[in-house]
Amino acid sequence: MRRFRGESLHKVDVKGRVSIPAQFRRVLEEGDPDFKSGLNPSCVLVHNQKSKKCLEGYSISSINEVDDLVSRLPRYSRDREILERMLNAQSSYAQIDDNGRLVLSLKLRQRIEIESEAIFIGMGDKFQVWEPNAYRRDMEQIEYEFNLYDEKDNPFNLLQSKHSLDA
Amino acid sequence: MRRFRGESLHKVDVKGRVSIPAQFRRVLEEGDPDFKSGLNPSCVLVHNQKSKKCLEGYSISSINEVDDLVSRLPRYSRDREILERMLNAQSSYAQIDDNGRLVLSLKLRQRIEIESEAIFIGMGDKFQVWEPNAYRRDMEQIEYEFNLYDEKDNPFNLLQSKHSLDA
DNA sequence: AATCAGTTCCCGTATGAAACCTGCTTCGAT
DNA sequence: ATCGAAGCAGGTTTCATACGGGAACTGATT
Repeated sequence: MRRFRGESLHKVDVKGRVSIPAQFRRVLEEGDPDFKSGLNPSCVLVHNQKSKKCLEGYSISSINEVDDLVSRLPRYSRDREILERMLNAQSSYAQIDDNGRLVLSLKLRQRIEIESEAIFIGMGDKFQVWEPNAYRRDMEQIEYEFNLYDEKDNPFNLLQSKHSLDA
Repeated sequence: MRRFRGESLHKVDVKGRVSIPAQFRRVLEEGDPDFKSGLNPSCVLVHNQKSKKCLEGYSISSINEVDDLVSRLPRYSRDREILERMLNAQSSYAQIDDNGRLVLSLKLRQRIEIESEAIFIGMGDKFQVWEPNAYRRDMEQIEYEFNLYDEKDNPFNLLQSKHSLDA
């Protein structure tokens, strides 16, 4: 399965329409079971927490994986209620139009404080949408945090295959 | 199967009529085995506990799943009696009219203290109906609770595929 | 039979979103 | 450097939906 990769800057017009990076479309098409050549794929936009100033976009197959995990929790449990609120209530389907664009509603634009530009960030099985300056700041924060780790205790060290863990 | 997603605010008129979000109708149609194009799907409204100031709406297939789970409990057991009371007694069928609206009876409106507006909340396989301010308060509570979790003990950590749990 | 409350059906209308169309820019191949 | 295709962006039109008003129907009561 193809993955979302790279960063890409696009204009947002007065109606909130914005082009999805062309490479991302290919990933969305692959991940939409209902997609047929000639039609347009859809995706799901999640705007989790107010504190997080970005949207997260999922392909259909990718959000289904998440939903299936939630469905395994007991119905009516508090954990499940919280997750449904975070993932289902705070989200929406988005149809991609014939020109490869999606519409960010006014509400969504205000949420992430976007005016006339948006930057798309590939994150593997999902992508993020940021206001460009907010993204730059977030990336600086990430780099700062990363540099605080020492050699021994570093996220990269979590990248051990199961094989090498057993050894 | 499509899922209920997003939040949507609608007017409630003096007769108690309120539009169901257009996207929710598609989910109800998919979930109603008796639905045929041109007709209107129905749904089930549950008003569980007095303390919970919202209604929960299910598609037919979705409420069937819940009923099946209840049916697995021993007949005449106390647990089953309680659940039947919660889920069956405190609920009603609701027909959607030609304009995609349903009627909230006066009793239901009083129960959730709705006056002239209602907000619909997608919760995956069901949806909720709240008085808008009550919902805002509930959502603040959810976010507050969510922020109390630390990094290690967080509902999102329950979303691990079986594979990685085994490792 | 007459009244009344509650409900369903059938409209008209306004708003906002989706579809359509059309240029401009970028990029890759020749 | 030139050409063609694809990506991007913008404006206009069309249509679906939300929402309210009013007429017709129900059936319960006196």
